[in-house]
Amino acid sequence: MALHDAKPTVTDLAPPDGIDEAEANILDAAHRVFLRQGTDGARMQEIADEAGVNKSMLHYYFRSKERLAEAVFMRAVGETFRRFEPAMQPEVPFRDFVRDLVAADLAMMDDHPYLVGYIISELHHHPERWRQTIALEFPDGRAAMQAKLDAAIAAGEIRPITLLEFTTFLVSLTFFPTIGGGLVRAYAGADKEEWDAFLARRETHFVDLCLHALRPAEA
Amino acid sequence: MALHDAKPTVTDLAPPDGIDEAEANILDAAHRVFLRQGTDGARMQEIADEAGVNKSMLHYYFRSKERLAEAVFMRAVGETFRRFEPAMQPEVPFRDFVRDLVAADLAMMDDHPYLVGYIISELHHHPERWRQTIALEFPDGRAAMQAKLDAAIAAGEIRPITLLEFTTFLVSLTFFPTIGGGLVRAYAGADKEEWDAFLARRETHFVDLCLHALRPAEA
DNA sequence: AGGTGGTTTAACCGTGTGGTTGAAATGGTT
DNA sequence: AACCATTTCAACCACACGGTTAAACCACCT
Repeated sequence: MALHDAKPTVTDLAPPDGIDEAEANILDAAHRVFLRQGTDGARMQEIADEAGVNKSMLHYYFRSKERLAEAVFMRAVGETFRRFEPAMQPEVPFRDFVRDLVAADLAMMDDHPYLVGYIISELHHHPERWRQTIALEFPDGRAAMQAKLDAAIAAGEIRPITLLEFTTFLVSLTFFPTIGGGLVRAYAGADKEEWDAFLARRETHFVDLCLHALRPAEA
Repeated sequence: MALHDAKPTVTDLAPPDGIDEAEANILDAAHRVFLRQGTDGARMQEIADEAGVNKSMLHYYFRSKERLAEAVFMRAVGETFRRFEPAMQPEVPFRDFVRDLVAADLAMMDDHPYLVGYIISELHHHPERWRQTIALEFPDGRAAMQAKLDAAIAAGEIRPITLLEFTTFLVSLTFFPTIGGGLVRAYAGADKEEWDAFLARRETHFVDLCLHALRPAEA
């Protein structure tokens, strides 16, 4: 098994044995190189080297650079979104929901600092991919998110806010500092010490800012 | 005049007459292509076509693709930062300061939707460029920003916050929705109508969120 | 007119690129 | 062993890429 088609999801759910470890190995290598160099900057030879195989293997398993790039993109998105699922459970209180969401984001960015930048950059050049991928990997995200929001608003925990506004707010505060951190850092002229202090505090700080911004007017 | 060196700032301040309009023309074309395709994705031939000149002209004026890319980057950063200056004037009250900053950001992104994405992407691969450029184009940004912040805190308008935290907060909320807007939009499953409404409201909404998040505890 | 120097061009070059090919291994099945 | 599909690989290809070159163009000056 393993000719360029079918393949239900990106990360094949537990292939029989060690089978297709070659394909997974290539995908891993491609993932690293594409994220590091960007899709255009990446070279097939470099991916092959990183995977420790002949360049022909890449074409054997993925047919073309474009398809390989697509596979990597889907996997990256999947990896990203899977981190949010736990926080989405209905029984989690809103405060914790926010805290978990932020924590998940920040943890992911510590693990894979290039991921979001890569996704956004890809998004820029292949807008159609995103809709497909998100529909496939995260079909009921909107409903879960909306439910949590409605509950919190009804309980008076936060003031009314659109799902779009809320999502944008949260995602901006957590995603941006990682991809644009260097930008802000230089802009504010922060030295290493100041920056490290900021990084260390950012989780509690973000949650605090978020809850402050959302708290009902009467408080 | 016009051999590959000197050239005090990026956008030469009013060259004598129509002189060096060729260089400016090339830079314009390069700007468009680089922002559209990304530095790696851009082709020298395409830039030449867009500028309506022979490919050799690019090398004649800018020597290499790398130098051309550098020139475009500096110009893009300069263009970005020049928008913030008016809001920085000391006499502007804090509320208006925030409003103006947000408004400037959003206006710029309407004019040049790819700009920030491009800058961040470049930043990713050439971290050193940014420090240089910012020191050159925006040397006293930190001081001005800090002064405004200190004044607002002293006046009790906002609760204490680090310059780094404040900058990150503001920049995240304004920059991110443009570069990651498509991401959030699909994530929240917003249709065109919902999205347009969000875009229309975002300026007042951002300012509101920002001031809410920063307002002193006693309120 | 003829020279001068900045500017513009077509033709060319070496190299690196994504992609192909055909054959050699590999391993399971009979 | 013989057979067959799958996997691996070295060698190769066409071409697009960034960059170079040498000649032509064109004001402008004397």
